[in-house]
Amino acid sequence: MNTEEERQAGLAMEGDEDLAGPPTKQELDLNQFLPYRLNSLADRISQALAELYEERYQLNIAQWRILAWLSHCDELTAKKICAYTYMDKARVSRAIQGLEERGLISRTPAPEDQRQQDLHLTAAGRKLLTKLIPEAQAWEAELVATLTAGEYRDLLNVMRKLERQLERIGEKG
Amino acid sequence: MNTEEERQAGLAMEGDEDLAGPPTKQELDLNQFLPYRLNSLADRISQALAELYEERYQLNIAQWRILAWLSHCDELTAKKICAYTYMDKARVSRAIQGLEERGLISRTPAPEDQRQQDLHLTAAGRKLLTKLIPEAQAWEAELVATLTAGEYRDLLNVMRKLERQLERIGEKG
DNA sequence: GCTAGTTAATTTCCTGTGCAACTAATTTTG
DNA sequence: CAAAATTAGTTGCACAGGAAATTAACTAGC
Repeated sequence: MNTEEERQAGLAMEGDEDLAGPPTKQELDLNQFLPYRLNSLADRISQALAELYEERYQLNIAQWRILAWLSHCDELTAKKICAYTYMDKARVSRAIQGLEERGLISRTPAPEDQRQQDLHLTAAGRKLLTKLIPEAQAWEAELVATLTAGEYRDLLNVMRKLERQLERIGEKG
Repeated sequence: MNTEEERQAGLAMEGDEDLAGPPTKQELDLNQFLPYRLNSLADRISQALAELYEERYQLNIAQWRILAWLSHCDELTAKKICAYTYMDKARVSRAIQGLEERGLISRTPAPEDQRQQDLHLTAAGRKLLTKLIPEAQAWEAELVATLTAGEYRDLLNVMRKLERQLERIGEKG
């Protein structure tokens, strides 16, 4: 009922006029502005997917990311997770806390350095991922269903380029 | 000093082995998982750019988006902004409040419907954008500097596809 | 071996934002 | 035309998350 209007409003304006090239006047078409478009799209994807693990598994995004990394690496510390995911360490700390309380991961002080703690999936955590991961992959598959294999590959490549460039910019500015 | 380690940690693991195709085992490589990669990239871009207008113009993202839309459309209501940007109406409401207090926009009750209010840039708002927009565009230009024209165009096309698919998924699930 | 500095992780404080309840204006229905 | 339903925008509340202070474990310098 309420979706109708918003649906078409989404990208309705800005039909086709001045298709390419950034405007030079003192106006900015956000729909042609990559940072905005990218963020808007990513937010919507992230939020839609978040419902999958929020509603059905009571996991927030940070927790889900940590679980996914653990499924992949099997031994991590909070520090490493911060570095890999670019998440704030406070956020990571709280996510870990929640996961441990629910018995999905275990943490034991690292033998070589008592400050850090080794993180591991528990049996329960592994079991949960056994259900969750295929669902997430199915959801992704549906999302990219309209892309050709080439488009998908190119997309990842371009994203990698942007990531690298982002670091280059960060070094200077 | 501190960047060194994190820099290379970013995508260091997962070098080249099993380059393509999603894994079928019970593990998930987040670096191959589009929703994660996209969100991570978009977040970093957004946050980096946010500093541009936070530090130098005291604008948060919501405010900046509204200004940009106003530079483009010149007459809007909060409702429309919500529809265009997918932002929550409370967020939009507060952003508008801040912009008005700073004299960057004006709002007048719409003659045909007293509930809604027409939003306009003030002279001050327009002046601020005169400085800000070129900076934002320059920043974007630097970000995409390593992309070819074709890659840039394809990227936007693929994003449009994803947006449309996202709506299709949303209708069902 | 003790002091100063560093580092991993936690905690505190505070801001921004989503949700839901609300207000006020408008439209619809009977 | 009055009552009910809808709609634009605001506000209260709770919570997530970032910055900075804090704690605890380690390292370096003397």
